[in-house]
Amino acid sequence: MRKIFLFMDTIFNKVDAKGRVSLPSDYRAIVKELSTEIVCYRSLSAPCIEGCLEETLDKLATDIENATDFFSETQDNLTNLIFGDAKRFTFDSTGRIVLTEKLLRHAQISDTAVFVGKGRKFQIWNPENWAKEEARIRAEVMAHRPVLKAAKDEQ
Amino acid sequence: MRKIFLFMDTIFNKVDAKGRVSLPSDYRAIVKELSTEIVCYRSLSAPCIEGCLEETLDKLATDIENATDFFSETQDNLTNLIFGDAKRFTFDSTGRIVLTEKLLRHAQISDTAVFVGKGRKFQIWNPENWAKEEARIRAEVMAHRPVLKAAKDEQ
DNA sequence: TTATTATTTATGGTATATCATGGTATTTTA
DNA sequence: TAAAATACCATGATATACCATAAATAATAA
Repeated sequence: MRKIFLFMDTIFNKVDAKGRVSLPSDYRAIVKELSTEIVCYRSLSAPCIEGCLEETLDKLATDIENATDFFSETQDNLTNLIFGDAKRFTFDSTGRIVLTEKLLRHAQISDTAVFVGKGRKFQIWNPENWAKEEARIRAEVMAHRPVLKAAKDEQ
Repeated sequence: MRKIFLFMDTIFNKVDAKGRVSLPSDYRAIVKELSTEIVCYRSLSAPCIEGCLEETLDKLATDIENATDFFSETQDNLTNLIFGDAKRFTFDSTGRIVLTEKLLRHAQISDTAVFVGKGRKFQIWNPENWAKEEARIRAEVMAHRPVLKAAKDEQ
C-alpha cells in the first residue's frame, strides 16, 4: 500500500447544473490506490467544502470510541456535527462526483469549483472567495514570519 | 469484507401510519455488507431514537465483561437500560423498518423522521427537534473552539 | 528544439438503475 | 377468526452509470 498520500495543488473545474464536478485526477489516483472513498462536509470555519479520505474519518471515529465510553456525552456533540454533515462521494467512470445543494450553497459555488490541496485534506472553494482567502492567508503568514522563525529556532 | 463502516449524513424520510420508514440506502448497504442487523433504543440523553449495528452492542457487552475495573454500578445500570430497551430491526425487500410506538413517542416523531449519522451510531429525530438540537450543538462547539481544534489535531 | 501523434482528462448529454413511498396480499398470533 | 404484523408489488422521481466529444497533457519522431 502507498505510504504517502497528499492532496496538493489548486485546480479549477466546472460544475454543471446537476452539481457534477471532476475530481482532480491526482486525487482520484489516491482514492483508487488506497481503495477508499472521498468524504465531504461543510467546513466549520470557512465558507468552503472540506474533503478527506473515508479512512481519515474512520480513524476519528475509532479515536472517539477509544477515548470515551459508550454513553459519554463529551464527544457526542462533535460526532453529530461531523458525521451528520459528512457524506460519502464516489466518482463514476469519468471521474466525477455530484456535490449536494447543501454543500454548494455553503461554499457559494455555482459554475466553477476550486480544489485546494491541504495535505491530508482538501477544500473546495468558490473562485472569488478563494482569491480573497489566499490573499488573506498570505498576508497573515507574512506578518507572523518572525514568530514562525523563532518557533523553529527553539527546537 | 468492508474495511470501513460509518453512519453519515442527514436524511429526511417519511413515516407512514404503520410506523414504516425507509432506512437510508447507505445504512442498508452497511448492514448488508456486514451481514448483521440494526438495533434501536431510546436515547438516554435526548428525545431521539438511537441506532447501531448489532455487533456494536455485542462489542459493548464484551467490553463490560472484560473491563472489571470499570464495572461501576452506574455503568451496570446503564447497560440494563440499553439492553432492556434495545430491539432488533430488520428491513423488508423495499428497505423499510417498522418503528415501534414506544420509540416514536420518545422521539416525538409523527410523519417525518430525520436520520443523523454519528459514525458508529446514528440517531433518528423529529425534524423540529433536530433543527433546534443542531443549532444548539453548533453554538456550543463554536464556544469551545480550542477543544475542537485539539481534538481535530489528534487525528 | 519543434511538429506530430498518442493518451489521458474534462465535460455535455442520455439511458439505466436505484430509491422512497403508497398500496395490497399474505402470514402470523392472540 | 379477527386483528395485527410482515412480506411483496407498483410507480414516479431521483440519482447513477455510461457514451461521445473536446480539450489538454504527455510522448515520440523529425
